[in-house]
Amino acid sequence: MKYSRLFGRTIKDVPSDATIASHKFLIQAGFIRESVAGRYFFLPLGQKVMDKFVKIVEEEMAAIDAQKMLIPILQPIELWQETNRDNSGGYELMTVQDRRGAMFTPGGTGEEMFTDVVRKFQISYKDLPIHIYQFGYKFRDELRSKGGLMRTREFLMKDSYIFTENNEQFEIEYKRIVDAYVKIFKRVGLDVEVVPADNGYFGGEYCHEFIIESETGEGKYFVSEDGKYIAHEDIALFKREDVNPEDKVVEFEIFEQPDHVRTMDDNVEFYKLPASRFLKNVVYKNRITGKLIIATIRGDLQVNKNKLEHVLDMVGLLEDATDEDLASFGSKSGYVHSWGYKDYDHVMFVGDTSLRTVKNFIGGQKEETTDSRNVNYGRDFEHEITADIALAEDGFLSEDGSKLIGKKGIEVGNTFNLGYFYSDKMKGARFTDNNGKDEKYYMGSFGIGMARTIATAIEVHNDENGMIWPESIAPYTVSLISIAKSESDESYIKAQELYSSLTEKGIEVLWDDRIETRPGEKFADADLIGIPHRVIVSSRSLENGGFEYKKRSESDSKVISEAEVMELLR
RNA sequence: CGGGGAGUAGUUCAAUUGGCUAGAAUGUACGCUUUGGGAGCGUGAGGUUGCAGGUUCGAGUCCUGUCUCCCCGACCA
Repeated sequence: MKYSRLFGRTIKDVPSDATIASHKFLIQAGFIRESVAGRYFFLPLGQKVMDKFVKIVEEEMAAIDAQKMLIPILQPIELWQETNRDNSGGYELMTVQDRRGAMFTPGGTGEEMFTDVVRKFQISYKDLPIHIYQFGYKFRDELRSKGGLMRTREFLMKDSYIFTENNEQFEIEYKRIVDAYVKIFKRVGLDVEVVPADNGYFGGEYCHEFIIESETGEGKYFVSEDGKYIAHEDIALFKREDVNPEDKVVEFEIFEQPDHVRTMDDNVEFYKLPASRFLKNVVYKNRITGKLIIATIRGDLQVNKNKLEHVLDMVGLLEDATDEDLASFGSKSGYVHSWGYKDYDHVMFVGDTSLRTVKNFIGGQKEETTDSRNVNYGRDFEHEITADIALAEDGFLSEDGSKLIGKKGIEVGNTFNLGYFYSDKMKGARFTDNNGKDEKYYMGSFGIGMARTIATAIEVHNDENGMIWPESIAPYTVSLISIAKSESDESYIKAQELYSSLTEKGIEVLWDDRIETRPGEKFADADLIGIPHRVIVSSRSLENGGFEYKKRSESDSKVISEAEVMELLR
């Protein structure tokens, strides 16, 4: 490709809202351009990268016997009603209606569609496992897109679905796919961590997120110091140690408390005791049923809403309670009790297991000027549900006692063990087993965010001058720069010859053939675009015996012959 | 959806208490000069100041409404 003919040039000024490296450089170098918020054009250079990444994914998918296909973009809403996902927390689901009144969703994900296509066939156990996938545009009605390609409202995803006989067969397939994913990311220069995570409204048994550690990441996860435990923040387990095992359990009492003691900080300050000695209540509301949930937890811990939702089987349904909600059972912010409210059917309690680690809590029944102390869980109050509903934090201990280290990362892919979630709900999602009986599929779904992965590769591989593409997904292999005054200059002709012979060999070259552009600008552009190999042809290089060669990632250059160039890039 | 900020040339930004023909840089077109790290000079094109009302002799500037975008949070394969 001659740079002079390329659509999508580099620009000097980049929109000031581009804060992260990948966003800034991809725009500046002419790989992408924003259409409206969260929707991007892929320009020719960006598309080249995408094409190469797609090819890598295809290769690795083929290697594990996955078959590529394509589903319609608009999915009938009836399918989503079948699995009850049309309103189960699928906040980002968009809908469109055609002239006949039929409702569709531009697919945010494809479980229903893929299950639907499979049930259109007579499937025998001999046909299993089935692994089918697509590269499909995903539409998510994100309230807020951000970070360039990191979080967009529509994006290309590789999504896979497997249909297996049973859990045993599933596990074998699952492992093959996890291994393939690790390989895929490795091939684009990314070391991925496979992190157990929350399966949200996808349902099913367990899932993993594929995370690249990065400061720009949105996802938080924990790794134990001994390296034996790793988990996403949403589900991370930790050890709750006894806070005051030496203390004697004493009698419950209600006592006067100055009314300036309101918050947890006030408590710590006033009583000169650690936050862990106090009771904390956090109130949530089920946004469908209106049920209010009071989560009771040790004062030093935070409630993990994801865990709570799973405990209550209200995935995606909880939101913060409002002042009106608190008033509905005669309470107010800062004065929610840890027990009682028996007259209110719409109120329920859930306790964290940490409640058992403290003797003689303070709190739990705060009125304007009184509170209670020496409160003991199990003696003075006890909830119907006691479960792990707490958020892990940096420095907490894993269950086997190793310190947890919090890390930030970018989620580039995920794998879900869906179990029978979809085959239970979708009528006819059955195969015939070896006894001739109908059986449900044991399913899984697997995704890779294509554009996000590309952006992540840049987050990991860049310097102050621009991007540094891994060779596997670089838009071109070689950046050829000719420094010439006219097309009849020797340097221009030599560049032309080299361009032809490299191209003939199938090596992709981006030749900066511009005559009127000064060398400095060409170098700056080449750095920005980040093609891994650079060859310069100029009168100076020719005097020195050939072509000046340099890697994008290195600062030293050397002059080599055409034969050596061909050898290096072969 | 809550809090904050911003909409002026392709882009980045100016425009004083409401006051002259809305400016500059950069980019772009043309000409000259120049050719190893975003050079220099000159000439030109490029604007319904997001949109709709209102106040005023006069509105980019003040008021009302509305739309869009950005940041923080909430939400979130």
